[in-house]
Amino acid sequence: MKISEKHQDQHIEDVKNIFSSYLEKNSLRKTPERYAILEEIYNREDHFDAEALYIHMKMQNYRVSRATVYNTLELLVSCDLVTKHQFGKNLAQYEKSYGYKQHDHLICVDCGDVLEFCDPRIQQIKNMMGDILKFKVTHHSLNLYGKCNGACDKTKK
Amino acid sequence: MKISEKHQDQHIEDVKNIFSSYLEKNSLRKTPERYAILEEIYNREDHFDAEALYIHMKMQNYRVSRATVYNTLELLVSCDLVTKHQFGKNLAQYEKSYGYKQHDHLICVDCGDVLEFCDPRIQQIKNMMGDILKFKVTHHSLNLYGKCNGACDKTKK
DNA sequence: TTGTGTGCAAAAGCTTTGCATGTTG
DNA sequence: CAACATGCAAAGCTTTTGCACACAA
Repeated sequence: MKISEKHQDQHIEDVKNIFSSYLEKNSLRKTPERYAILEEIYNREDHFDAEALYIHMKMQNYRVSRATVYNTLELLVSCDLVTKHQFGKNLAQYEKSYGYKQHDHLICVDCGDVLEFCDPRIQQIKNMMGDILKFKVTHHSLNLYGKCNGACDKTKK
Repeated sequence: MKISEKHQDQHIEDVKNIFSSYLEKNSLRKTPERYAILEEIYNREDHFDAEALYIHMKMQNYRVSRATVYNTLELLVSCDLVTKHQFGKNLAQYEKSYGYKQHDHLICVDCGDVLEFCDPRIQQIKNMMGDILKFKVTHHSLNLYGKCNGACDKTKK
């Protein structure tokens, strides 16, 4: 086993432990479906939508329903293991978020490709606006939209 | 007539002229429905969704269909007279955008209230990230989510 | 054992589409 | 008058809900 795989294993164990604590603390049940969905998400790369996750689990012959997928995604968002996005379309996109540093997104309006970037100024804006407007800012969403000029990987619909 | 009303009138004339130019330039027809929807939007304050706009026009006994409302909203977004938002829900929100300075939004997750704010740093981030990632950034969406601690106007659903 | 979670299918909610009709250029 | 826009209703898509059954605690 390669070191990178050991890291991966440790990583997923951490995540499962966090999820277990969350479930216990909220008196929720530890069902195999919930852990299967968590594992499926952490085995995926990039962004995905609920239907894609559901289809992929079905294709592996895992017996799961859309209702459970949506329900579990909501739980995972609540305990910060998954982040939910709306990239301008009427379709929620999700991504795993444990162990990744905070980042925002740059979306190509032509091909739908999503790039990530970090900028410390966004944190400053959050703090300042929270103070000024008397809000307790818990999270944010910053999406930049533009054209990649053919630099994107592919041309999606 | 008060001066503020004159301003308002001038304002809506500007907006209609912009829309007319846009329609001409794109060989689109100047239908009464399109202008009625534009006027309705510029008479409204704050943010609204497509259904609310449709209902409000119906209540005034204006004969218009949802299809036309959606179609026209898209045209108005294309010529920058209207801005479309997704405040975390699966329901598009719109607002008039001519003559208003660029701003972003702070949304209360409890009551749904929306506040607006401006910060020049967001423009800097757009410019810098566009350069670094070789994107031509055309627009953006920055939403801060948090709790108003009862300072919001009302507690919406 | 008890009540929460699940699967399934139907329903709900927003948006788009097809088609016949009306109207702009 | 020809092409495009409209109204209406139906269809499409994503997400939620209701209900009977399964299973975690």
